[in-house]
Amino acid sequence: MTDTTELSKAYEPSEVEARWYNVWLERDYFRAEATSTKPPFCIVLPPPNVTGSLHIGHALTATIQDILTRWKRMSGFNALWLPGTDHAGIATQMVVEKELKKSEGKSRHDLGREEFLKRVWTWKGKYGARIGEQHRYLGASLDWSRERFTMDEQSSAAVREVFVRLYEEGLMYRAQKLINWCPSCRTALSDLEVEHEEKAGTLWHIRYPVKGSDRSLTVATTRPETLVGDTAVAVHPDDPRYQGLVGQHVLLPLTDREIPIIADAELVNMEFGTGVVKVTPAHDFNDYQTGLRHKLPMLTILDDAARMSKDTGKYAGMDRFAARKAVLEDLQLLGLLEKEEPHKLNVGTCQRCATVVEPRLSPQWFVRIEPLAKPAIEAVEQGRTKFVPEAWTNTFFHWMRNIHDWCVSRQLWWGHQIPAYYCVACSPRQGDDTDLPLDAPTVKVGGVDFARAEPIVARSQPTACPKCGGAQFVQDPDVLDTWFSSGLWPFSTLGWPRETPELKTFYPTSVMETGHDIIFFWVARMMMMGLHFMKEVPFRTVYLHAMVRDEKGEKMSKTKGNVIDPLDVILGAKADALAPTLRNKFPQGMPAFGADALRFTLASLTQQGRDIKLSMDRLGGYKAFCNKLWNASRFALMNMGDFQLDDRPLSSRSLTLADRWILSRLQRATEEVRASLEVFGFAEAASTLYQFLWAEFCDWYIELAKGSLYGEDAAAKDTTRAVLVYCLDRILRLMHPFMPFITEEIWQKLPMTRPVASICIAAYPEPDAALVDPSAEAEMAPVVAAIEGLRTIRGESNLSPAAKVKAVVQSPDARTRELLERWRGYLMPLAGLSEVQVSPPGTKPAQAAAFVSGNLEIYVPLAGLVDLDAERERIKKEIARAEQEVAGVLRKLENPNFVAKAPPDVVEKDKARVEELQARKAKLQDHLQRIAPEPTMSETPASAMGSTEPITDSAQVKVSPEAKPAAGGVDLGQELKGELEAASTREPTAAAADPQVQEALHKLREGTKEGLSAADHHDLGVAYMSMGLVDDAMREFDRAKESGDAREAPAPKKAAPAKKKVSAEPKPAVAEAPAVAEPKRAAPAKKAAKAPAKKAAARKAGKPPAKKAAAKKAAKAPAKKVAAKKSSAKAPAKKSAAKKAAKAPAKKSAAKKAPAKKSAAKKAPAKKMSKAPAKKAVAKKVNRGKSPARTGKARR
RNA sequence: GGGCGGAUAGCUCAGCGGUAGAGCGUCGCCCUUACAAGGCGAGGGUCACAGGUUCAAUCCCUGUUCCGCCCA
Repeated sequence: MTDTTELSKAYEPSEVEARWYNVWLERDYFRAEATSTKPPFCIVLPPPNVTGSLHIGHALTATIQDILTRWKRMSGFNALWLPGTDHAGIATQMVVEKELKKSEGKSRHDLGREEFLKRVWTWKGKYGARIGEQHRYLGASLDWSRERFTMDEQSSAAVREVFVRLYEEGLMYRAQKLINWCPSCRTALSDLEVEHEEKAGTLWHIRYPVKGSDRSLTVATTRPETLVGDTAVAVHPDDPRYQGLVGQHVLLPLTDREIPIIADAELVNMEFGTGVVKVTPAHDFNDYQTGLRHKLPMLTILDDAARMSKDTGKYAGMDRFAARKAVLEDLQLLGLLEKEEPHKLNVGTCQRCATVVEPRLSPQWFVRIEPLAKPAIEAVEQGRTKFVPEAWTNTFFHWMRNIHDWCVSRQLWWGHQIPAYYCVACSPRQGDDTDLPLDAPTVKVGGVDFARAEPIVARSQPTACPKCGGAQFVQDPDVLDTWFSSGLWPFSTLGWPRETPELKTFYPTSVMETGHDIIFFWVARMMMMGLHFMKEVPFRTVYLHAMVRDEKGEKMSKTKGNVIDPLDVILGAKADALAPTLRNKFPQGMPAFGADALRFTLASLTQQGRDIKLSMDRLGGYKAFCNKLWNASRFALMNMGDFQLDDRPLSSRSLTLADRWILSRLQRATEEVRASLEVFGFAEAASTLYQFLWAEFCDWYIELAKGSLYGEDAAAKDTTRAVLVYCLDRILRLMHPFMPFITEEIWQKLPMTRPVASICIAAYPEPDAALVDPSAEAEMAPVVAAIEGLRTIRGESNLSPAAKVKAVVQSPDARTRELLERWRGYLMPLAGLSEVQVSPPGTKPAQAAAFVSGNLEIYVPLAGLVDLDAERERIKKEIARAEQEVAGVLRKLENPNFVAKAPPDVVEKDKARVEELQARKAKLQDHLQRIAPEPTMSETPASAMGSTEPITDSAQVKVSPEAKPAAGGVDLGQELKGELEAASTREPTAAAADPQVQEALHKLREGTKEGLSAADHHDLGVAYMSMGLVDDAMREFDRAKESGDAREAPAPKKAAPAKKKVSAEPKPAVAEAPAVAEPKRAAPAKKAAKAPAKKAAARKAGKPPAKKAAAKKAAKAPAKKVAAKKSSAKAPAKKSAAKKAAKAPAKKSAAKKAPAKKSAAKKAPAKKMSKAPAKKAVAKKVNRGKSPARTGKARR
């Protein structure tokens, strides 16, 4: 296809995304085969509420599942992602009822069951397609030919079959038990559908007179209105207060009943309240159990709407809360209300409508759960199903091991009606004396008393009553819990109970992917049902994703106004259509980010074990990423000419270094992405892709490719084109599962032959070992390092990119020089050079900016271009950083334990690091001196900062190294002093001048202190002290003494302030810093000298110097910039400030300041590059990190 | 009351024994003919607190404090 039509300049997601989905559908790419030679891969979509609309959580679900499905499909699997929707019993019924009320002012009872259900089906027909459409916007590659609904005929058949079989097996039973009841929804709820929350309530103390005695028992209760339903009061059998009362009776206030006093150790907590508990078995779960234990009568005093029943006398018909008030008033009048006190209590509320749930005694259907739970537990124990993240395994176990029988009947109309039938002829009838209200849904049907009638459970309505032969039946009016049918989803959707090829091919499914909030509701139940009916787990892996919250971590909800609608994100939205918090963020309306950006964002934020805070900023960043991909492709296509990629292997072309390098990097990226996907590492995979495309492919390869593309060499041009197309093809395929639309759009335009018509079914890239090219990656390193060095110089000198400069690059390494020479064609355009001279170290340009790293020295003559003062400042900073780091590393090396116990390679690395840093520092100092301003000052300005002589020509130095720094600058280097080498080369100070000290330091640098004499230790102590390293110094003095050197420890050199001063004036050094009596006081941090710090230091250091921690801390604070900044910024009196100042651990600050980049540099360039996670900036950093040459680069 | 997460740069998040990272935001220089949704450079961190283990702790252990969730 030479149809390389130009791409528009900016990526327009809406335009591109609108086009592809239908094409894919038409070509049936998402259709899975019932049987196939390919390995199966199957995910069933957690069915969303059929009349709902997708929220951002669904978008996450869809994104993850689509990534998995597309990836597997591209990897040669027979991939089935099966869509469906859920009838969502209560939710849907409520929505339709509400609508009915609104539009016609009618209740469902006005319509009757049949008519109402018709309305619900109409509603479903009207809105049921919405979910599907929304999934299409997201690009979800669902097999729509297999779409299912939990109430379609097949699913209903499965539900009936399961119900009947469970009944036949004795696992389904009907019983009158205390269940959770929502008085508003007027239905039973399962334990899971009740949400518990702590509320402020009241504990009332009520006196119950003891019969035949003056005595009374005071019960403490939070629910006085249920008093009229009490059938006992209970005390603890061991409670001395109530000995002898058990077996007697109390007179139940407000009634004429007498109820027994019972002893129950389980119910009663002696410590709580008065130790006397009223027992209302029909209205409290604990009391219910107590009632069973003691065979107490169970009086129901509330109806299905939680109104007081007919038997409650004057309270009859009152709402439970009104009744509470009335009862309390009456008790008050009788003088039986002793007191009330505030009390926190847990209240159960209806998950759906938030009404306070009422325990209610009623006939319901239950699933005997234990026999089902056991195999599910075992399956997970045996690893037949695995949870990802693994942490959910225990949650699963805990719940499964404490599970109760599942109440599955609901007093609703919308749902699977229970396949139980009652003979009209012989079933007991509802009497007139029922206490149930007339409009109770369970009562009205046929007049049969379902509470007492005997059910006939059957797959279809029976023809004759086995008892009386009657032929008229009514079906149980109740419907099943919605989760009952969802529990069958993994096999009911595949055709069960029929034995279908689908079932054979795809069961067990591969992955169950869903939010962790429904692990019990759904996952656990699918496990139980699947194992029971299919004899095998329903899925091999359960991947549970986190909840999506808003940017602030708040749950999204309409009332909070922070809901983010995925379609708004994809398509954009006018401001007035947005939720309030979003409107604030996008006053002009939300731009269309596109599905690809949304998907990539969600994938990138998906982290195990943490909620997702959806950041609009990151969303914007990933939209930019789409644009980047678009424009990189656009660039390539614009430069293709008539080129068409053929089948020749790339290696048959003469590849340039850049070609070999990017091809190698691509293989590694490919490998990493694949590895991440294998372990559900979506964020990691996304990061690798982001990184590779932006930081490596765009920032380096495309830039390097311009040389040949814009050149005259036709063959070279075509080679570059081939590599560009090859890379893009693979990048696009790697990315396709994440960003299906944009990848398809671009892929179609690549000038190459496509083995298949769509990227959807193209092969997922595999790494090509032949293209992995470590030597190319190594060769690129110095080139990259040099370019970056030059860019640093340019950037810090504020040189316009237009200004071409001349550069001198020196390296002692012949190979490096050769590479730079050979690839100067890369160097010059990318670094903006007019000329470059590569040579071994030698004469340096005079007025130049410098960049120094491990084996590279780069100079850019700046005279006339910029103010050299700035360059000097910069170099000083670099030196200071090097010094800081060296101090830190040396401290480590100086510890014999470290040297002895740490792995040799670690020690070696540190030693090498010290050498390198010192060499670097020397070069920088050398350079600094070279660009010194005309010697207007009497002191040598050149060495101002670092205070050390340039190593290279230290012999000739005649000036005091303690010379003052550039005007006004804080002499960091000097302050630091935590640098032994500096001490050793410094102009004689009290300590450092001593040859013995020199010797000791020398040994130190060698990484060992073995053989140090007592005097050595002492000298070392002096040296440390002169540098402000008090704790180190004190330790050395201690050692000296231990070894017999009787000399007293000298006072520490005056701390910080002195230093600062030193730096401000050309003072001949450090030596005579006034002694301070207590070493610990001398917190070296310059700020520490200030009042607050002092205080802190004193506090900390108040202990003997031997105290390791204190001493160490104080000593460490090598007057870091940080310390200074921090403490000065804070109120002096502030404790924290003091603390900080006192601490300012050299370690930390050193680490911080030091070569952040270095670490990167150290690593193999390849590695670094491949790793760096996120974005474009990434690119920048990454590059940096990778270049080995960069190793020595100053930390910035 | 029990359990599980989390606490790292201004914000959203990686990392998790050996020199602290990204994106966005910030600052500086650039409209360099793929991309200003961009390029180059820079600044920014007591890795919640306190102990402990270790040669070495952001990382492992213990405790504390906050935040979130689940279960009872």
